[in-house]
Amino acid sequence: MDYKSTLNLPVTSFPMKANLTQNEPERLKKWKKLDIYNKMREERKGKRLFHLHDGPPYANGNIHIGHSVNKILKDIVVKYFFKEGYDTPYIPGWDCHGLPIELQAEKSIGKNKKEVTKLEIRKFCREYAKKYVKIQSDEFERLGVIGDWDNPYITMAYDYQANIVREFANFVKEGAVYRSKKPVYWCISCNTALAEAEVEYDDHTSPSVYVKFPVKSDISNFSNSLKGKEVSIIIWTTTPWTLPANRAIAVHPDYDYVFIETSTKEVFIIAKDLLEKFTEILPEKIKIITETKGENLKGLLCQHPFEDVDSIVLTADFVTLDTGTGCVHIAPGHGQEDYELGLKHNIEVYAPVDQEGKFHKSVKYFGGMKVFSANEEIIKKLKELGKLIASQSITHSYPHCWRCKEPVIFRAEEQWFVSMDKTSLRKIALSEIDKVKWIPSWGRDRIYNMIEGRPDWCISRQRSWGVPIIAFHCKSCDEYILDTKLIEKVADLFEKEGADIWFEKTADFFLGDYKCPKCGGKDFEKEEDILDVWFDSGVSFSYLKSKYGYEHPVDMYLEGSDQHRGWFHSSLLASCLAYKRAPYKSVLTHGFVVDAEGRKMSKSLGNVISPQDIISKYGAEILRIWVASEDYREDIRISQEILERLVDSYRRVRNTFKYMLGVLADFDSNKNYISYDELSYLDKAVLNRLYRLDKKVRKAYQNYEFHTVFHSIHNFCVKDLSSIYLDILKDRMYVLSPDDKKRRASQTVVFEITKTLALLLSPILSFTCDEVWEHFNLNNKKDSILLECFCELPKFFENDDIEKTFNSLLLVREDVQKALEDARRRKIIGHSLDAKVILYISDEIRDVISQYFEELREIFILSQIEIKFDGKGYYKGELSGISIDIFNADGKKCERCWVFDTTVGEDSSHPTICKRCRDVVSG
RNA sequence: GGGCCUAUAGCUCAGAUGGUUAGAGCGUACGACUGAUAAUCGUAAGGUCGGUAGUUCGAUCCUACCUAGGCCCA
Repeated sequence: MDYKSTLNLPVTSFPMKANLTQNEPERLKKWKKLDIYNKMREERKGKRLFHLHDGPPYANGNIHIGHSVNKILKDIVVKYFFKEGYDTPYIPGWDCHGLPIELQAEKSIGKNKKEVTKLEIRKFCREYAKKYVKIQSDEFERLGVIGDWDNPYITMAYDYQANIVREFANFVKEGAVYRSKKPVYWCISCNTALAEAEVEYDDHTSPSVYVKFPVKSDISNFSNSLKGKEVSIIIWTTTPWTLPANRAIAVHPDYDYVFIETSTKEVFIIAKDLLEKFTEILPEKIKIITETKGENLKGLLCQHPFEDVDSIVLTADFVTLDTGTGCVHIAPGHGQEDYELGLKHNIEVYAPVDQEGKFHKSVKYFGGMKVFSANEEIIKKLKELGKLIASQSITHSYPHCWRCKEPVIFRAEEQWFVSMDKTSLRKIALSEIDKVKWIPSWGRDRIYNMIEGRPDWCISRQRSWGVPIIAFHCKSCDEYILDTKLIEKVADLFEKEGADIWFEKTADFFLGDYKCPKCGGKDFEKEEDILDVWFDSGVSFSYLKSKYGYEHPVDMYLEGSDQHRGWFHSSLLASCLAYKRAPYKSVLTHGFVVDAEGRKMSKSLGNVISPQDIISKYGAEILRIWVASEDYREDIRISQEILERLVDSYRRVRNTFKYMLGVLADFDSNKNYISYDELSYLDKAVLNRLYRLDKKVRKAYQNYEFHTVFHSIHNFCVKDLSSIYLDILKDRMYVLSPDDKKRRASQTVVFEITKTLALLLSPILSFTCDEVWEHFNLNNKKDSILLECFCELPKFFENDDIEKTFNSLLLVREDVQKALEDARRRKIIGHSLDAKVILYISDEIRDVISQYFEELREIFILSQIEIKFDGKGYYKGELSGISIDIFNADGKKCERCWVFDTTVGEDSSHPTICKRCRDVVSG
């Protein structure tokens, strides 16, 4: 007789092989057909809201691995909150304006930039951004991210542009916007401002000059021998043309500075550590008079070498000792550090250079000259005036324009700023920071320090692809008009026509018969600068509020840790300025993706791994597991090995599901569910474990510790299920008659486990859990697992006594397994069912064992077991009070259940099976 | 150079107000099974907890410095 056919072996159509790369697109189609996002919203209509505000990625290029981390984390958070019963709208967004796209436009249009109108560029940019919004949208959806992909927010949408302008009006209303000079990179041959990204470094030969700045202040207190002598601070520079704009000299407060006397009785002040180098260029012998710390030089006034102004000595930490004299020439109009130092000390930002690089007429000696050719003239003049110590030539790395390859200059231009302090913006922002929950908590310190130390926000850019700053310039009195009513009027226009209209029409179109409030003039020109793109995305909260009904503040922003300087920062400022509060209640940050060695990904290192490759090789599910298994708060590593390990983990989880679904093939929870009281100790022990797992996992989700979620569940699958419970269960599952209560009891437990695990994992393994759900026999099932809630397990599943005894029992089991392995080595047995075990135990373990006594043979997966309280076995367990003897099992092996039993052969009509099987088979 | 952060087995993660042999899973090796089978089970080997110095009776956990790396500035 074929006894195998009389067994209840697991049956399921759930395939072992996932075939993710092919099946994922099918499942995405299913979700799309279900209109899953809107279904989810309907499902939770009227429930508590959880607003995760998507930070807009830049609509340029395909998505990379960092995007995947970000969007998958958001998706997990959103799906988790949904599972906890929240209504979870998720509106994806894109950032569309800005330099990178504009540069693409210039590159593609190809013509000389001067011949292309702003409107042409803007048209190209719009098309370009639109194209990548679509591409990225598809790529994000492919990751299994559920959101309102049909209604995203796009910063170049007309109504979004209008929103930007309205928020700008709010800034103006608050009185925070002002105009001031600030140095920017400037190409004097292209006649344009350059962004940092447009500057490339290349070798350039510059003059290198040492210049005297005679000290005017009384410094006799440093040394008596200084009396009556001409004392000069010596500066070194490679840009003599910036000397007319010199307004200060910087020294390092902690460095030592020496006063040296030359043979001509002149005294020079320079940094002590650079003295040796300096004396090499001096022909004459020198002697040191005295020395002092830079700190003590602070405040000294010097005479400008040829202008009729003073130059004040300041201290600055950026002064170094690698070249020069340790005394740095400061021209706030022509250098970044110079500018910032000047701001701190209220020094004029003077940049007497026009757009073509010519000195203003007003500049003494050099008016009208081009700056680079003026270098030579300036050196000549210095020499003539006796202010030059030495002049050499130096080849160094210098910024060049990437378009025309000419050297660029740093030049102060009028810019628009948002003040950090005039309206207490800094103060409000800092106090709001402490009301926000920063995850991880150090995010608070990071952004706090940034806000605390940052200069005013420069919001203007001399560019085409963006939203214009709505201001007008009165030609007759040079006044700049910022009028909130006018700005709001323009916003209304933008809402209908888009911001292009600003560039299509002249000022009078917007102004009508507006008169300059200062001089009554009627001749205006439009401001041509556009807003910093951080302004665009920074005001997204207000757009989401008005268009999608988002709360303000929203529940969460979730981005990479670079956004403390970026979006978190600009959003905080925008919200605090206009609404006096932070735009978010919590901010979660993740780290950056790095390779196996912890190095960042870069083309030059050749260690880039793309999400597209992972998806086509393994499937998006593996990418999702990867995101969930790593601790994203730090750098997130990825490598081929990591991916392969994850594929292994995935298989294990999948197989566990497959097996459980197979076990449940003939289980109907309506008819066959066994009540808790009727379960065996083993069954209860596993439900207790399940309950604890559920609690732990839910807690981990709550703390956004997804790696704990995944690791815990994986561990549960491997240990509690595969190697313990499911292995033990085989005997009763296969052998007993289908309706045997003991069998149904265990199926009940497997049913609870399958349901719980599928739901718990579904925010992460959405594809696979949905597939499990389809194969799972449950009443009132929703169309997709994504529409379900977490299930609440009954409290009585948790049982501390059982937890304790079961843990002890497992320790005994380990000892038995070690003994069996020892017997296996000695060729006494192969399978554990070949064995009969005599277990010698002490009294302390007696109580533990007694609870499980009925099931002990099965729990240890043996044919026979005997417990003895006296004597000692051959094998000594690690647990104290345990020893074990292993023998060949008594009787013969039952052909049906494979357990050795003395009853095999008793019945001549079934001579090869045991009594237990005989009873089942003959009904 | 500054702000913030990280460094525990080949991989991913645990861990302890500082206190006896630092844990798990994966992977690896060896073995078992062939009724979870491109599966499953068992056993075992892997770590001077990045380095140095200090505080302490005692440090992987605290402090300082160093090294390597990440993000943001300069």
